[in-house]
Amino acid sequence: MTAVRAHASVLHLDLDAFFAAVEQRDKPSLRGKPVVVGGTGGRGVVSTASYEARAYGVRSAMSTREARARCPHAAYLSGRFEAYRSASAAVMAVLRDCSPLVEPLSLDEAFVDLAEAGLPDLEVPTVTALAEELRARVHEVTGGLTASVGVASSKFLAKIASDLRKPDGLVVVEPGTELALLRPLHVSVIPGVGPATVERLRRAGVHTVAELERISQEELVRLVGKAQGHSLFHLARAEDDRPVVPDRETKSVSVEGTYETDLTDRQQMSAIVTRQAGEVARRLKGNGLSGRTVSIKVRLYDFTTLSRSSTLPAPTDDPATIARLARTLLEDLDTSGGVRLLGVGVSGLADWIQEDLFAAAGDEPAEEAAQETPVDQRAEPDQAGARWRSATWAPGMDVVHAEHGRGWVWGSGRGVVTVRFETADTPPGPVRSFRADDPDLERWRPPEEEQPEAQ
DNA sequence: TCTGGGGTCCTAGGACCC
DNA sequence: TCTGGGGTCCTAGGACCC
Repeated sequence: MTAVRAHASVLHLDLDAFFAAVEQRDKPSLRGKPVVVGGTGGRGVVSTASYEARAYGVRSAMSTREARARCPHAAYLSGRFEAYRSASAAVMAVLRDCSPLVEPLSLDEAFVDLAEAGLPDLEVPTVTALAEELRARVHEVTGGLTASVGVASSKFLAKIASDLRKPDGLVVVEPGTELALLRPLHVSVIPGVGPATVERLRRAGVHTVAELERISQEELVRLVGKAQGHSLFHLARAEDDRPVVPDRETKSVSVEGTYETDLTDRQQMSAIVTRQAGEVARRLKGNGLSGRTVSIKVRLYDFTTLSRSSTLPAPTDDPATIARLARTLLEDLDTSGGVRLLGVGVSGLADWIQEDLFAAAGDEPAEEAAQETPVDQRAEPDQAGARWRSATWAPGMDVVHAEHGRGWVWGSGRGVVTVRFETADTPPGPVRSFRADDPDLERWRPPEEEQPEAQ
């Protein structure tokens, strides 16, 4: 389970000071000068500092305030993500040209499985030549960006190797030399070992990987927990057989914002959360996703961070549904004292809703689905989301407009929209289905005016 | 005016079911 | 009357990554 490949066939590529480098590429006057990309406001932090700025002690995640104190003459830029995305796409294309197994970790980092690259062999000279060629091609297609690359027999070692000769460097770890490379290094080089873990290990007298290797698995689990304990036990021995996985699925979509001054106005908070919910919904739809769990995040004036979530019976990508639930969750929190950050997210993502809907989108789509598996979800009156949970749901159905008049209107998410009017004390009205782009959908109204008032 | 934004993964407790 | 497990789902919080 923890075997290591016999060859150095995992490549990790990391673009150097990526955001800052793109800025220097596009604006020649910035070349050779300190450049800091990140939040430029009073509560901003540094995202990327160019190597010229790093010489002044500016680092990622440092507050921009502190960066300005250390390097007042740097150029402070808020970032142009379209340019970064485009440069990143060009780099990933180069990597995919080399091997079908490319796993991007972020805009500026990826693993490549060289075992699928069609090389004549995987000996060190061969993979070294390929790595140099990749670095040259990245430089070419990005108009001059440099990348640092590590090649080794596992993801773990490849990632560590790419860090060893930054910037613009290449390290190929000869199979069999992994432990010799690893043992003298500080435990903080291990991905997943952050400040909290470093401190726990330090108290146990562990600073280097060599010292980590002397701790028993039971002791490690006691120190840092089950999952991380087992992981560290193996990584300290350079044991890592994790595969390179392309196309990892998105698990959540969220939007958050930190405000220059703390928010105290509940109505303003409500408006912000509503806007954020709309943005989350837009991005869900844009990616063909929907999710069941809506979460909010609230960071108070003193930096304590609260989260609340609520899970719907069926996935949604509807802005009104997400917004209403988010506002309900917010209502239950004490925000007196001020709020510095608000956020909205959706998780429990389901791409299967598409197939379900289209499978059910034949002749009598949602009606059939509703009859098959009606679920009466009567929630406690004060429970988050109770207002639209307290009606009849069928899996795969979504709210398109809720609380229209005295009842509810139901609809399905992607491609086909199903609408029906019902109230707590009347039977459901007729079900009608529209294609999402059908203009008749917008014109559809609940038949409440035509119906006699039912009791 | 210390401390961004977008994510992933893990833990722990309670509800609920068998 | 007291005493059981395990598995899954949900929620809240925290560590970590780039």
